Amino acid sequence: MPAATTRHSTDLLFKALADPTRREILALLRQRSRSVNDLAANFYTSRPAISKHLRVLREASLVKDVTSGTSRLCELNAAPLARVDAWLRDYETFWDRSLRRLKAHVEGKR
Amino acid sequence: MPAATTRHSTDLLFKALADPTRREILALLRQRSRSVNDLAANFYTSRPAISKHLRVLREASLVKDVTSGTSRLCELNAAPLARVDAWLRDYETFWDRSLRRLKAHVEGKR
DNA sequence: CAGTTTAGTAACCTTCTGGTTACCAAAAGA
DNA sequence: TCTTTTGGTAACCAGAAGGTTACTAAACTG
Repeated sequence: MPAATTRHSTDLLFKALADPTRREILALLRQRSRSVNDLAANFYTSRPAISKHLRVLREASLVKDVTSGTSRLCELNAAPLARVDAWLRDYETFWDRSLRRLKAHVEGKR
Repeated sequence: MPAATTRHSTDLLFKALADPTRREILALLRQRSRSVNDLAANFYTSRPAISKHLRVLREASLVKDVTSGTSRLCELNAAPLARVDAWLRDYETFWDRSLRRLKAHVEGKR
């Protein structure tokens, strides 16, 4: 897998997560797979707008469509989030350090 | 801390992370604190563009300015990333499951 | 085989984003 | 104090993003 591809898909991933509506869609799909109408019913925006959000999420491979027997459903695919987790790991020591410093500050200790 | 505020700052956070240039800035600041010119020298874009990115990062509290003795420097503040980590935790079980399924698939086991 | 439901797409509009150049303010140094 | 360095902001522009309505294509259902 070339670096450029990885870079690109990482961009798609972070872009997809940038919108609150899309994060909300993911949260809804965490509970259970849902039809597009089902998803749209949870928002004030129109169904085509949700369709567009779903396209972005599919491009980031965060959502996939499954034809479960009779109806087509949107299903959460959380696997790409492991890449966000990996990205975060490079910063973990820093925020740990920050928190420790904050804790020390709050407790009035040096 | 009201939920609305949290929601808002989470939006700022994910928005800030959505741009690859900004993520690159964070990576540079992980090595050491840097002046704005120092940061800008690492990109093909102009310094004002970097200034704008820095504003977004400051609004998300990911970067803070410190006047270290003689010069002002941009410093990484990774603490907000803990919120991304917390957000991810709600999905962890899902991608673990996905990976386990993928692993099983690759190994050709049921 | 109609008719209804479901969902994607086209066309369009407005706002946001990221970039530029030009300008300005403040701090550092001579 | 004058000059240079540093970096923020204003004004502007092109393209992307997110929303809408209208249309279209499948696929169930009666």
